[in-house]
Amino acid sequence: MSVITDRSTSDQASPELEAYALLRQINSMMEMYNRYDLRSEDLTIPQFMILNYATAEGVPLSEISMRMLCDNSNLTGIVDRLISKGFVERRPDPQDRRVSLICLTGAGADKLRRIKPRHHAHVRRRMRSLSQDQVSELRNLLQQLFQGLQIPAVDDESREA
Amino acid sequence: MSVITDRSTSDQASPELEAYALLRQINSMMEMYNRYDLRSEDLTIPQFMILNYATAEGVPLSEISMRMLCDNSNLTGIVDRLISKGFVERRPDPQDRRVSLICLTGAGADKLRRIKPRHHAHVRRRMRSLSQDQVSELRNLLQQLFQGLQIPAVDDESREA
DNA sequence: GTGTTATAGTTTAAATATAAAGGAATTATA
DNA sequence: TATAATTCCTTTATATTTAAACTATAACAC
Repeated sequence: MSVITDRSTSDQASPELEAYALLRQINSMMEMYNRYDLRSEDLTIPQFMILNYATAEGVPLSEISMRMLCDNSNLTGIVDRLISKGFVERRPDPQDRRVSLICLTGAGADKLRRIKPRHHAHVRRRMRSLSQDQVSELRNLLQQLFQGLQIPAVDDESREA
Repeated sequence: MSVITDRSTSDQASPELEAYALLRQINSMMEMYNRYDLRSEDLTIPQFMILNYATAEGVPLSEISMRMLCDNSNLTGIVDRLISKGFVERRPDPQDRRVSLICLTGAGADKLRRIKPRHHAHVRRRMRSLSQDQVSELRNLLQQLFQGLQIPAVDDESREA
């Protein structure tokens, strides 16, 4: 292998790296659009996500953080801001006094009812460059990739260290 | 359409939304792994990204921020930290005195040489749940989606407001 | 029961991201 | 050339993220 092709080998050019680079870029662009959409509603992306996971009956904070793939400590401040805006409440769980339940208020439910359908329509519209079949195919591939990521594949680690 | 299916319609369940949710989750997982990998090298993800874009001759900060799909103001502090670690330098552009060139130092190049191949190997390994053909297919779909996102599709906006 | 361990949530400090404003230098235009 | 508009970068304030330490509660072992 020549010196010239060597560079491109170590640098980029594998389908895996290209796919991953694209995935990151798409995620960035979608976040930019989402942020812009939510801005007029005075909500940030993580605030909107918590609203989506909260229910009137209340959901444990750690359940939300698990679904959002983040740490509990992230959510404390975000929930504080949502409380100050009147969209959620904190209630202690009578079953387990360590747990605090995040409860969607009436105002929060109203807000969500207004924003969510539009958000979903936006997401669908922004993927219109793919046909229905292509979207399904993409979903299937991402599903498979996601499942494969669940098990960190501890083997082969030594081969590369 | 019944009330019961109505909920799932407005809530989730379209291939587009499922695909986007998976894309976000995959991105999160990959970031977690990348962060963990870089931790032992005392680098954060954005620091590593800047190192990858910097060259010995120097690259304008705004060129890096454009490629990273972020604002210039993000990079000021990150570059400061990379400078204090000795991996890059700021040099004024003689052609345009507004521009500050981000230059990779010898130490930065060494660091990169050591980390980058391993990082790429990790990314490839983490996508092993897909076959070579599937990876290529995924890359093509993401490529098409990414290109479609470039043009924000201003039309049809009114139809959903 | 007592000690150990695990879990739920918060707090803190450091790093990053966003939005807005500002300073310096360049470019466009009259 | 004088002025306006633009570009490049930094600074500021606020929000978020990460990692680590900490409190309170629960579960478990003996």
